[in-house]
Amino acid sequence: MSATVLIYQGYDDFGSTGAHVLKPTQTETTHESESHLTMQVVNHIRAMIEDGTLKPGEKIPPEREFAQELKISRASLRTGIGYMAAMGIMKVRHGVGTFIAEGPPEIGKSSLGLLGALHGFKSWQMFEARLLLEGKMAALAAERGKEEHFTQLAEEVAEMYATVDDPEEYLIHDVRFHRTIAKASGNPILASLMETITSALYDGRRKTVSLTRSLRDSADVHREIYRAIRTRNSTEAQRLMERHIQRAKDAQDDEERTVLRRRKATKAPTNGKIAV
Amino acid sequence: MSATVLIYQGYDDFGSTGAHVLKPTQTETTHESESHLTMQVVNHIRAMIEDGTLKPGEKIPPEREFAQELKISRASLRTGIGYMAAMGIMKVRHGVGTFIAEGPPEIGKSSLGLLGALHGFKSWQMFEARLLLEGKMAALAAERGKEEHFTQLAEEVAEMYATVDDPEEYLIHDVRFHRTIAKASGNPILASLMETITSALYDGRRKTVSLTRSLRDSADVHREIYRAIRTRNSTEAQRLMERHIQRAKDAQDDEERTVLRRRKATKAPTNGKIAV
DNA sequence: GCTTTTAAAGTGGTCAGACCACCCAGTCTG
DNA sequence: CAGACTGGGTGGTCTGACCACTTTAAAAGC
Repeated sequence: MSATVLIYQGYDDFGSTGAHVLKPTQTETTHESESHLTMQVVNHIRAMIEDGTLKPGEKIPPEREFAQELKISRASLRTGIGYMAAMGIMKVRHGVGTFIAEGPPEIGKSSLGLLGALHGFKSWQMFEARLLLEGKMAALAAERGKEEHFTQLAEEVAEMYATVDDPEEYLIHDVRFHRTIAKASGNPILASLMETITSALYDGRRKTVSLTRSLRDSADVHREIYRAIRTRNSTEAQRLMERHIQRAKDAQDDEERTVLRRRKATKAPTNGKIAV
Repeated sequence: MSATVLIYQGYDDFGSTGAHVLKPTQTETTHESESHLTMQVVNHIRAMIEDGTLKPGEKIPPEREFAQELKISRASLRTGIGYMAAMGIMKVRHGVGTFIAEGPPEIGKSSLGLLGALHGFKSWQMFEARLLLEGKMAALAAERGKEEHFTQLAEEVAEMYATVDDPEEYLIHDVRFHRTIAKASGNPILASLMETITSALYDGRRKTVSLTRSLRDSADVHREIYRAIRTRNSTEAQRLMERHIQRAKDAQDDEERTVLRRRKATKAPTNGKIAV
């Protein structure tokens, strides 16, 4: 918060007399609940990642082997793995293996959705957060973006124009466009936060895809954003991005109102699905 | 992203012949890996939260009972609980019980720390994110803050002045001050994101507490921020907050440089601890 | 009677080993 | 050669026992 330093009474040294062997109770982290063995697993894997033994996308040993190697039961190992999987650090694929996650890091996966249920997150709050994050990232991308990023952005814009008649396909490039900006911003943390929010936003079956009609307009907007970034006009990039998201929000609000109205009128629950 | 609507081919209907009741496999979420039963537990608890059966801070039934109730093994139940604990939704206390988390929601606990190890997050990136988030929240607090928030902010500032000689105690009020602003911003999502970042920042044993000398200055800064918010001067609040965090960053950078220099000079590893 | 000690009950943590479910690849069949 | 089949590897779940931590209440000591 302010100036500096001080320990945080870690779990590090115990007495520091020097010769106190490698007691069983070492490898701690943030601790906070979560039992001993779970953390042992987490830290072990963390260490393997940090020293390069394990890289994103790679597979960890089979549970039975790994458990034996760590001298713990398979059950405990699984607890630890589950912990990391919950945080999105690892991906478990039944019948295949367990892997270190790769791709855009997402903080806590559905975490936000659950937390939302607890603390009553509103849709507008998510948009407010997105507006802030993506706006800033657009500006940063304009300042720090590299040629390669510009190239990819241009490509995605082109693809968007090419798929204005295929909403499903269009969406893919839309998402990629935003992710590329995130990458170009040079701050993976902001990118992670964005990823977390957007995934929560589209959580639960309903995905925002676009009335076919407006896809061309949408592509135009993205093109403008691209140009601002390309010409390193950060304030303009931010302004356009913020406007873009604001409109997306308005569009969703409209949609929701429409659905509500229709539902109220026909009394057909629509089963939670909305035809495209 | 753009305009609207479309299903997200949920796991919902199987055949959609129409009369397919409320099959057991409804309540889905983001899915993505994580086995069937785990999600069953998660969704069950989620449902209990949403319909008010369970509120923050409350205790869930003992594992043995709860497992029987859900008709699954205790092991599976524990997997689900572990999952939610990893996301910070639940707190497990050995020998006591399992509870729904309360207090400032934090997205993925040490999640960021782990992700950082994977994607190489840098300290400056965290500060950049904080700068953005806290700056915006300060502005929002100025616009939306309520009398009660102002009162508490004033209180914390007073406490800060009162504890300029006790860094440990001071820090508590410092943190509370920032949390109060987050609350006053009226956007719990931004607050969560901030909580996540700051906790990752202070993660690993090292906690930023302040050279005793500068605590008074720090308190002054907080007082100014408080005044800006109190007078609903949002741009000023944001400016001050950003400057405040920028300085905190500079201070930490200095500190790190000092430590490095000292370490190189004396070759004393300092054990990872830094005296206050 | 009051404090201290001890015991027991309640709850999560770990373990072991068996068996189920899924994915994939290599093999057999037509 | 395409398709069905089968086996091995891997994660998913179950059972039931036992360990460790907390809290509370009874028992012992003063």
